[in-house]
Amino acid sequence: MNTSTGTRDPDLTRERILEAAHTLFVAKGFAAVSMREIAAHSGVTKSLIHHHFGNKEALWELVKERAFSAYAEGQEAELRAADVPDAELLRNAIISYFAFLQANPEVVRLFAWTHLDEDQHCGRLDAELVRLGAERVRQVQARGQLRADVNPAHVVTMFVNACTQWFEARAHHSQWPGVGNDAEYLDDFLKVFFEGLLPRS
Amino acid sequence: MNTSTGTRDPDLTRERILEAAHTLFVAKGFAAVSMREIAAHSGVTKSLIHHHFGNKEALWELVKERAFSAYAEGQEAELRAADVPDAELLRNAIISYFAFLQANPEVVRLFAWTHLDEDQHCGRLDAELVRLGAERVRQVQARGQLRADVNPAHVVTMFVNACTQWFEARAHHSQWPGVGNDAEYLDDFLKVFFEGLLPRS
DNA sequence: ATGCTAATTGACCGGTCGGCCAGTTAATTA
DNA sequence: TAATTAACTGGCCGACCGGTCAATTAGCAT
Repeated sequence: MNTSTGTRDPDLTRERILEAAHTLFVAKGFAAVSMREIAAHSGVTKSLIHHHFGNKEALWELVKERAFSAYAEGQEAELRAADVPDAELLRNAIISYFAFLQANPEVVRLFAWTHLDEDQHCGRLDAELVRLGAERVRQVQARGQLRADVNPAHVVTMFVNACTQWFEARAHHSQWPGVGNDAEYLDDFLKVFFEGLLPRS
Repeated sequence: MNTSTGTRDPDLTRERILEAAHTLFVAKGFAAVSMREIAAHSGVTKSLIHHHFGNKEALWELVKERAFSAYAEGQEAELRAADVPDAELLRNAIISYFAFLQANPEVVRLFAWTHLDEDQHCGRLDAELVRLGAERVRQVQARGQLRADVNPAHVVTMFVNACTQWFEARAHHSQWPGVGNDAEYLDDFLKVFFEGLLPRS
């Protein structure tokens, strides 16, 4: 059953199970997915999943951990790549983050599931990410290119929230009158975020 | 079993079932709650729930619909109460909305569940709410008290997103380094939202 | 070739699921 | 008061749940 050659490949098997579990868990949530479903979706026996991963809960934790660390690694790499931060770099970072969520809707859903789980573990993974981002913001503030009377961690939290919720709540506000598409929303957000809602005299 | 007097009161029974279902669904999600659980929690037989509401899915839909329309009605009343909008009123509306979510965490969780359900129906309920809010913003823009080059519907969406995600993702960013409490976050958000992140020369 | 280990299978377990149904009991109506 | 209706109960159904286990099978070292 394993490969076309009929040979065994436990690593590939584990990978296939994890992939199927990831897809199903992200789509329907932990409680709504059965081990039989994951087994069928990955072309493997249910017993084999237990053999490799123990139980359903452990599999879900592993799926979350892998997805989160992949996300965190990717973002951290991008964050460290750009040096000498200024306001324009922050703008680009936001655009890049928005584009990432747009291209990876399963990450957005995973966020939502772990929020509802009140998962403590996954939150710790992006703490380092936020620390890094806030440090960059602080540098730009020190140069006088951003106002210094706002908490740098809040600056990061704000734009992360604005981007995340935009995609999480898409089912709702896609029906709201007057709300534009992704690009238009991002555009308006950047305007307001950097320049404010009040007119500049 | 019904009341202490032993008399029957189908309306009260329905109410008790709905209340128990609401509590459990909001806390654990549709799939993780069993009809037996709801029955036990509301002091009623499982069969009686089926008698009054048909099946589990219909009960969940009813719970969502009731909660959403209660939310929408309350918000709409508050929105219509205040007249002659200006920038200060928008600020107060945001503060009020933030306080509402802070005081009603079950509403926040309900939002999250319906987003993951990709529920189309509940999204329509707050469409009217957004239309109303955007109309107010447009009026303030027309008076020159808010910059006119941003979509009014986006203004509403932005602060709703900022507030909602703050509470939805609390489990995560409560562990983020440097992030303050509710009041501090709201304060910084209002600063940036109205005045922008760039220094005013 | 011969063990040894691990991957893999299918059958099976006790338990729970949502839903149904025949019956009983309490209010309402004629 | 008799008949009707609706609220309410307990028991049952087939399906499915997560998990276990003994038995096979394949790769690998000796």
